[in-house]
Amino acid sequence: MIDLRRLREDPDVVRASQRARGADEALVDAVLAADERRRAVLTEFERARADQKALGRRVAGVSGDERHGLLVKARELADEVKALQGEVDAADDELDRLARRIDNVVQDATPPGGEDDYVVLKEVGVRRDFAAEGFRPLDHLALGERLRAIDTERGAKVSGARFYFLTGVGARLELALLNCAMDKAMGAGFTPVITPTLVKPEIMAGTGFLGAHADEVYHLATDDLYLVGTSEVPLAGYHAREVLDLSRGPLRYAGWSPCYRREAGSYGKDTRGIIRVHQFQKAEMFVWCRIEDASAEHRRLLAWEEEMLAAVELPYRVIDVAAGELGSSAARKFDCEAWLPTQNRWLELTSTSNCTTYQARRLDVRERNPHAPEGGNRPVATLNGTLATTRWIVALLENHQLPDGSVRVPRALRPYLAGLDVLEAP
RNA sequence: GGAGGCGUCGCCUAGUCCGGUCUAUGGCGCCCGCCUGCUAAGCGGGUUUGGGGCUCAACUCCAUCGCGGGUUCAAAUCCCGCCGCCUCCGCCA
Repeated sequence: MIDLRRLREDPDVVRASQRARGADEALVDAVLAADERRRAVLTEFERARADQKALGRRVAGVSGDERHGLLVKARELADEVKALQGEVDAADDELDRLARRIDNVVQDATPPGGEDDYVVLKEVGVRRDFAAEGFRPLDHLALGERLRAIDTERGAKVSGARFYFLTGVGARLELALLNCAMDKAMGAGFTPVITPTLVKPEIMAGTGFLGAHADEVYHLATDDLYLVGTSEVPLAGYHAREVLDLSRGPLRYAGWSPCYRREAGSYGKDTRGIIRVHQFQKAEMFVWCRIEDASAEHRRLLAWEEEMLAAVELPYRVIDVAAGELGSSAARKFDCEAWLPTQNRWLELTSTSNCTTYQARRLDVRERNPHAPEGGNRPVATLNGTLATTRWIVALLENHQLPDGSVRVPRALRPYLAGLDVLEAP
């Protein structure tokens, strides 16, 4: 849902944003026209309704012939009101339908363009030179199978392609990673949350996941519930239709949940191993804050992600994602990508988005406007960022492998593995 | 799964049977003011939310009694559907 007031005041900014995203610019004018029409119809309706109420009060006070005459008039007025009501409803629906199609307005600094137009902000850590070390690195699945940690064959047998079992040290490693992430978040003041993973349509729509990427989402038709692709969804819905108190700073939550993705349209991509799967686990940061704090908070989320990557000793880079690749909710997005030695490429491990007021507006989450003490509420901003996921196991195994196929455990994870410092085949 | 009860403007509450000065009562809390060495008490006023008009103030208009339909000139009130909460019974973790 676009900010209509902002759109009325400054349609050019929205047009520019649509252009940067490669989205439909004409939609802006369609929304403005629908807005104007709704306003006109609403004024008409309100006038007729006021007349009707006044007449109703007169009817109540009289009897006999006078009452009879008034009733005839009242009946006519009622028909008019009913007709206008219908027009108002239609105009509302039209405006809503159009306004929801406009994506969030991108921040000025966002690079324009598509998938390849990202800007690399920095690169951190040292990529290992396996040639110099004198051995050929195995990929994560080969390592995982050797360690009896990852079983994609049985995953396919039980559930199909892109499913897997994590067993033994694989299961332990995932738990260690997520527990470590949750502890880090709690240390930073986040409230840990375990969320529902089935949500109502209105919540899914409110977070913007039923737009362009609707076919990425699992839907349970019998119950009309959606399986979430990230705990961002239930966490965003958590405060739906509430007025928040942000006077003592942002509300910060760390969600832990399974995530479900259909991966439609990615046939043949990342088919080996557990890089791209239908189900995985994720620890996710989610923040509610004031509009003017959102950009600074976005940088903080990025910093916490980087801390986590540093803790597990992975070489990574940070990219500023281009406008055309932003989700419909995001005004700005930074991804952290870890180095994947066997594929000689970068792999996305975290993603943090500043959604400004886009989600809050759709979910009706507000705060008392601190700049208008006389009253009035205003929408808040939402942000999210990844702390750890199952996919991190891919980067951990590959980057920390030893010549004999065992894997060194980064120091920060050892307390979560009962002190284990090397993962070895059983 | 079965039976019953409940849902009113922050919280509590009157109103619903029997439709119309309900343009929603009262209390608590909160805000402003008065009074007062200070505090408390007392007194007066304000206090749902969203949207519109206006000289952006006062004021005023529309919607809003869990949500959505219906009946009616008129719905918090009558009818239907849904949602949520509570109690009891049954079944099962």
